[in-house]
Amino acid sequence: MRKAKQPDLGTGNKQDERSRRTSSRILAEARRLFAEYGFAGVSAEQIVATAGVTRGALYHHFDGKKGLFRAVLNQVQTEIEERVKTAVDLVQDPMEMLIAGNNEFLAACLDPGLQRILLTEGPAVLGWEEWRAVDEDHVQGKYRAFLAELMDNGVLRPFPVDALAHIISGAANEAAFWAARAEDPETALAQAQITMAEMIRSLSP
Amino acid sequence: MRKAKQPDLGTGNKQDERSRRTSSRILAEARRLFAEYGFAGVSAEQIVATAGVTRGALYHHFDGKKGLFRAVLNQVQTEIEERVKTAVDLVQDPMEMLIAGNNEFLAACLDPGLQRILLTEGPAVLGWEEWRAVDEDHVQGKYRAFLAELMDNGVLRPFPVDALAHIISGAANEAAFWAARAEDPETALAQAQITMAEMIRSLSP
DNA sequence: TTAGTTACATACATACTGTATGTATGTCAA
DNA sequence: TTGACATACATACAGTATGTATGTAACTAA
Repeated sequence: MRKAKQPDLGTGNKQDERSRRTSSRILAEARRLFAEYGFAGVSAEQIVATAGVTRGALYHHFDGKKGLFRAVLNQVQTEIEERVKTAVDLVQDPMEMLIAGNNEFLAACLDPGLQRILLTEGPAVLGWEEWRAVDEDHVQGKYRAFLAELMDNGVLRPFPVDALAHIISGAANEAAFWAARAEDPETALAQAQITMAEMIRSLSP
Repeated sequence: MRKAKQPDLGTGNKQDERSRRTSSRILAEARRLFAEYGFAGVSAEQIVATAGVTRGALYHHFDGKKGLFRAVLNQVQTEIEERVKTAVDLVQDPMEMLIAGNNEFLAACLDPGLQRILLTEGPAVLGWEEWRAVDEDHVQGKYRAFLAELMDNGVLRPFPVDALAHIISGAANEAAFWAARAEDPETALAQAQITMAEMIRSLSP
């Protein structure tokens, strides 16, 4: 596994260039294959083969197959984090920010591959605790803080903030699963968004 | 795998007796070990060894390791179904039935082992679709029908019933995860129950 | 009593993971 | 510029897992 003393970024270094290309190609193929076949459904060999290298490269850059999955999950989470952040920043009203963020999350999770990596395989491969910890670093942490703020400001009635945060995010996760499998995902998505929005609004004082 | 023409139940038959004992011991050990280590964390060999047989018996009675997991999941689901049913039958008011069922489900899922099998491993091992199908047969199906009835009777405002069913059950699933890991699971459970109850009540017209 | 079935055990082929080791290439200081 | 060291992989190997094919003893039914 890579354990460089220097961050090895940005330098025109020839080895670093090669490193980044190789590891990002492995990461990209892993994401594709995990999304389609799941963690247990692809072998490390398949991943590196499509990336044009051998398993030696995988073990050099990542902490085994599981470490590779972790990296993929982090990439997915980062993308979602940015999408949600962008959507939230477009509105001003606090309650509407909550709803906009939720809507965007649901829309992002309509992609079955992303959904599988993030919601289905994630908890099983890493264990719920570690999965939640990753989520906490990306969206859940800020989300919880925002909920607390809204309660302080009287935008939401007082609730146990941890409980409420998990309840809402769990609702969104499952709604995303359902919508993605529905006959008409776009319509289902809209229904999920509207229903959740109404539920969230009904939490105001 | 067992494919008896006759249901092979109840008869004082000596072979059936042996069969049932063996398969139920395998099932019991599988449940214990899956609950503690997860599907990928135990080998079929470990399971049958603690059950005092060999893998031959497993493949005779179940459709491989995955089939064994399916059987375990069905057992767990059946137990939950009964618990929820019992709790719901204790109350009369429709809205309170909904809440009592939800409360009981949350309480049942406080057990980390049950939770792991049902909520973490289930979707990953069987895939979300098959997992949902199993759930549908046990609780989700009746739950959805009940929700629809409540809407017809004006106990709940009109919502897209599929969306709402998934939203609520997803919320409950994640709330159960959280409560089970909380410093004080009993307190967390109570908070989850109260919060969800308030959310559900706020869906009335 | 014997023919057939059931309930397993055993043996084997295959696949996957992780680790240890080899090697070519790149880097850097004297 | 050269030689020592580091990096980025590839290769080889050992251990473990799964599924399947086949063997066998016990049981059942005609």
